[in-house]
Parts: sequence; C-alpha cells; structure tokens
Amino acid sequence: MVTANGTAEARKALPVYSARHRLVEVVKTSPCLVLVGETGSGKTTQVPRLLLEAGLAAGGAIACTQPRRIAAVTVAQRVANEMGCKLGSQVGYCVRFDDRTGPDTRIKYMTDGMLLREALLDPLLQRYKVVILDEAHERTVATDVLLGLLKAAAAGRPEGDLRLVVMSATLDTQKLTAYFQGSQAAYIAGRQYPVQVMYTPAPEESYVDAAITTALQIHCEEGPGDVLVFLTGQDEIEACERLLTDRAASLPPDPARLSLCVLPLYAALPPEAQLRVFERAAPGSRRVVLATNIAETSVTVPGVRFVVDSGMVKARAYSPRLGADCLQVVPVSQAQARQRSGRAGREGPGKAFRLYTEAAFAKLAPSTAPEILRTNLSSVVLQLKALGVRDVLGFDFLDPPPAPALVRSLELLLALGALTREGDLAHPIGTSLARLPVDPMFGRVLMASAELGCSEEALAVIAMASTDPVFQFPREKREEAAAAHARFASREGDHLTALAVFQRFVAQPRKQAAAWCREGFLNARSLAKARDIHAQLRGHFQALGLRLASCGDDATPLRQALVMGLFSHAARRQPGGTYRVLATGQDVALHPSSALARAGGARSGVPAVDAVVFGELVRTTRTYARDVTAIDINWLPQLVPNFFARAAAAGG
DNA sequence: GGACAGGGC
Repeated sequence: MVTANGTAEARKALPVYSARHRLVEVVKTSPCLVLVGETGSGKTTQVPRLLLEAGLAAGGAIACTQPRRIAAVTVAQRVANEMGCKLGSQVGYCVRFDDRTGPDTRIKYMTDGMLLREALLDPLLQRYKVVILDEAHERTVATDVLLGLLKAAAAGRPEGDLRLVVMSATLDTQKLTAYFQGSQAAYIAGRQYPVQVMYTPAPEESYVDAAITTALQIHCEEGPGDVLVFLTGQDEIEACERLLTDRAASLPPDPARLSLCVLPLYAALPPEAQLRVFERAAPGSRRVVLATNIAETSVTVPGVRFVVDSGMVKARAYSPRLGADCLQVVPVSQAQARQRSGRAGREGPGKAFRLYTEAAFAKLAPSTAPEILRTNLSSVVLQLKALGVRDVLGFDFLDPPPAPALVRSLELLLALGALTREGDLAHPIGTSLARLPVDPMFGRVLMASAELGCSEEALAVIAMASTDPVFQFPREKREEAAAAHARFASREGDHLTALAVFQRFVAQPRKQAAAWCREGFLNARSLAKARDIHAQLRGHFQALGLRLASCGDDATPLRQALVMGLFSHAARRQPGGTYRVLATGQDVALHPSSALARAGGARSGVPAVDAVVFGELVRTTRTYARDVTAIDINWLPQLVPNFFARAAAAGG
C-alpha cells in the first residue's frame, strides 16, 4: 500500500536538504519547530535523519509519530534502507502488535496512539530528545492530546532537553506558533501538479446519479487517465458499480474509445480486491475507481488524472443528545474537497469535478473539525487523569473540547467507578481501565467479568466488539449469507453471537481459516484482528492480576458483566416496538443486522426482548442500536445502584 | 425493513 505521503522515487529530490541548515538551526535554537511540508517534500523520511546527523538525539532517541500504522512501517523501512542499516537497529518502528525497535534505535517511527500509550508509563517522555508529530494537520485525537502533553513535558524537563517538531501539510501555522511559545515556522516545497476544478452549474438532485453521469462524460470526452470517484460507503459504491457498468455497456459503440474498468475501493474490501487498484490500467482501457474517503489519505491510487467529488462523506460524530457515537453522511469540508481534488494532480495536471455548485462550496466549513471536538471523550479524559492531569477542563488543548462534553465523560467515568467523587483516578478500577486498550465501558465489562467468573468469554466478546463488523452480505448471495450467519445466532443477542463466531474461528486450523471465513460469509481480516486484540487484552488482563475463568454455557454472568460496563447504553422496549435509552430518554430501533431485531416479529416465534444494552448507535434513516444484548431490567438497580438509584426509587 | 466512513491503543 502507498501511504499518504508516499513520495514517489522520482520526487525524492531534495527540497528538505536544501533547507537543512535552516531547519537544524531552528530546532537547535527554539523549543519548537512548526514545519509545513507540502505533498512530496520528503519531510517524513528526511527530517528525522537530518536531526540525528546534527547530533540532536544525543543521549536519547527521536520519535516520529504517524496517524497510520502502514505509514510508520513503510517509512521506517525506507529510511533504514537509505541509511544502509537493518530495520530495528538504528531505525525502527513501533505500532500495535508489532515492535521493530532495539536498544540501538535512534529514529523510531511510531503511531501517535503508541506514543500516547508510552506517555502513560513515562509522562515526560524522557527517552526522547526530539519528538516529531507528523501529519499534524490530520488532527487525530492522539495527536491533539500529545500536543498538550508535549508542551507540558517540555516545560517539565530542563530547558532544551526536549525538542519538538510539528509537521503539517497545510499553511495554517499561526495557530500552532501561537500555541507553542517561542516556536518558529518553516516551509518546504513539494511537488504537485495543477488541478483544474469544475463545479456543477446547478445543485444535483442525486449525487450518485451525477457521479455516474460525470464519470461517463469524462470517459467519453477526456483524454487518457483514470477516474477516482469519492462516495460515502460500501452499499453506495456497489450500487454505483452496477449502474456504471450497465450504462457503459449501453453506450453507442465507438472504436476510438477506451474500454472501461470499474473498481470498488473501501476498507472492508478483501485484500486481494483492494490490491487491484494498484495495478495500472491495461493498454486501451480506463479505470474508474469508486472509493470512500480511504482514498483521501490512506491509499494513493496510481494513474488518476480525474477526480469526481460527491461532496459527501460518512463520518462518525459524538451526539451529546444521544449520548453516543453516531455514524452519518454529512457534507465534506473545503479542506477535504481540496484534498480530494489534489488526488488528480499526483502524476500530471488533472481535473476535478465537484458535484455541487461553487456557491455550495463557499458555504462548506473551511476545515473538518478536529476529531477531539466531535468524539466521545471518556478514553481521553481517563488517559489524562492517568497522566496526572487533575484539572481536565483546564488542560491546555490546542482546541479545547466543549466543557459539557468533558463533564459528561467525567460523569460516565465516575459512574463506571474509574474516578473518585473528588475526580481522582480510583484504584483499582480507574488505573486498570487506563491501561486496557479499549473504551472504558468495555474495560469495565472486562473487570466485572473477572468478578463474575466469565472473563474468558468477556475477553472474546470485547475483542469482537473492538474489531470491524464480521458478517458480510454480498448482494447477490444474501440468502445464502443469512443462512450461514444463522448458525451463530444467539437468542440472547449480538455479543453472544459474536462470541460463537470467535470461538469457532479460533478453533479452525490456521490453514483452513480463510476458506472457513469465505464459506461462512465472514470477514477474515476482522476476525484476525479480533484474535490479535484478544491475545493482547488477555495479556493485560493477567498483568493486572485479574482472574481468568469461564462461565461455560450459562451466559447470565456474561450478560451481567456487559450491563456493568454498558449500563449507560441500556434501553427498554416501548409499546411501539422502539427502545428508549434510559440514560437519555432517546428512542432508538434495533439495527436490522442484530440477532434480536427479528424477535417479536409475527413469524419469528420468539417474543421481543424487554430490555437491552447496546454497543453503539448508527444513524441512517433512523437511529439504530447495534451490538445488542438482552438483559433483565431488574439487573440495572442491582448491578449499577448508583446510576439507577433514582430510577429505582421512582419505581422506574 | 435495512446494512459496514477512515484511523488508532
């Protein structure tokens, strides 16, 4: 795979080196360098090496963070090659499940989340003399927390002992230089071809129709080059794929025209299908790649000269009203639209077709809000508490999250038992939850399972809840897939269904696992990830001294453990068949993919369940609860008396 | 009656 900043060999030209004296000078003399490096500037490979060669890592190492694992891995490999050393010696990388560093490692490429985890054990990050936050413009939650942490760490260490470099692809340096006192900004040029941007003259009724029409228009009227179409999700892409193929087949024959090859691209696509987008178009053919925002940053599709931008994106956002994360289709930001258009100019001058008017573009948000402003903050707040930050509302964020969102997280952590009434980290629940690499609600389920004697099952359930969805529904084989999935279905809900899938998966001999997944319409990649997470969680679990035990065939303790973590996601059935979330009063429906969604139907022969807990909400045509487990409503006041005391007292 | 944006520990 090609990374976001995957600099083509030809473009490894040396704009960074031409500025090297100035860069090194700034890092030596000021506490923080804010470095704007355009696409193709080579900053990621060259800046850490420059600083190492200038002796700035003396007595320690250089950390260079990336938002994505694949970037950390591939860049480390390339830099090690360029420096003529073995990966893991002087240059290494460290990402989840894969640490390729050694005692001699001086340049360590790592994910931002990994550095944040390291900070929990060493808040001043003493082993590093230089920390580089790369791709800072992406504003991941981990990068945002690290910005505040590094500012504090630099102040807590002797002057000049920790040097910071914040590298960003955008020109908005003022905010960062104002944030890091005494910092200086520098700029290094990259290489990007011009892209001509076109808008529709009038608003489109359907961006899917418009995307198909535009792609065909490009195909019939424009010169050679592949087309990259940005859409919102798997379903939409599959529908588009069929329509586009049909309409291309019914074009009037023209011997001069290239043949058309339509390719889907989204994260859940099987790896072998994903690899097809890296194969250049065959002679005499043109590729049209239908992609989600995976093609904005994570995957660079070669050969693209034309971009079609629907202007929409599916995004996760925290809804304070619903008290949960919510996945929905929303308009892109201007920065995102520019990023999409830029994908047409990687190999030569390109054209971008925006399926909205110029006036509509002007009304879009200038940039996507940093994730930390629109996400569930309970993990962040817990981590800050574990780092010794007592006043989380007063923490020096580059962009402070709304106070009510922070307060809600503090309240949830208090209800989970992770914080004391004074707001300090509670032992052992808070300290343990901070160490477990899962959402605090899930961590609480694990701790409860140790008490209730069902931790073997809970570890599997939480590992499954932490991976991508495993059931696949190919449109042409829906019934076959549904029948295959039905083998795992549990009347008690999706967590137990997931447990059954996981147990059967790990029981397969490794060699047969892939075929078993294929036949069962299961996503092998998701399951492999669940297996890795399971192993990691089990390790943490034992390190924390928690008890491993199995509840066998009696799922009651497991469902009770789920209640003890997910109680804020408890909901009760209403006369109309919807479920009312007890904590917020919101009505939600069970997701059609849920094992419980069919219960209560006239033909199901199974009564609808009275009360549930759910993992998350998804907002499409309605608000749906996903990952749902049936519970006994009486467990709530028994198992979580503090949270449900009022409801119980009121007779609820 | 409807489904699984993308990352990360």
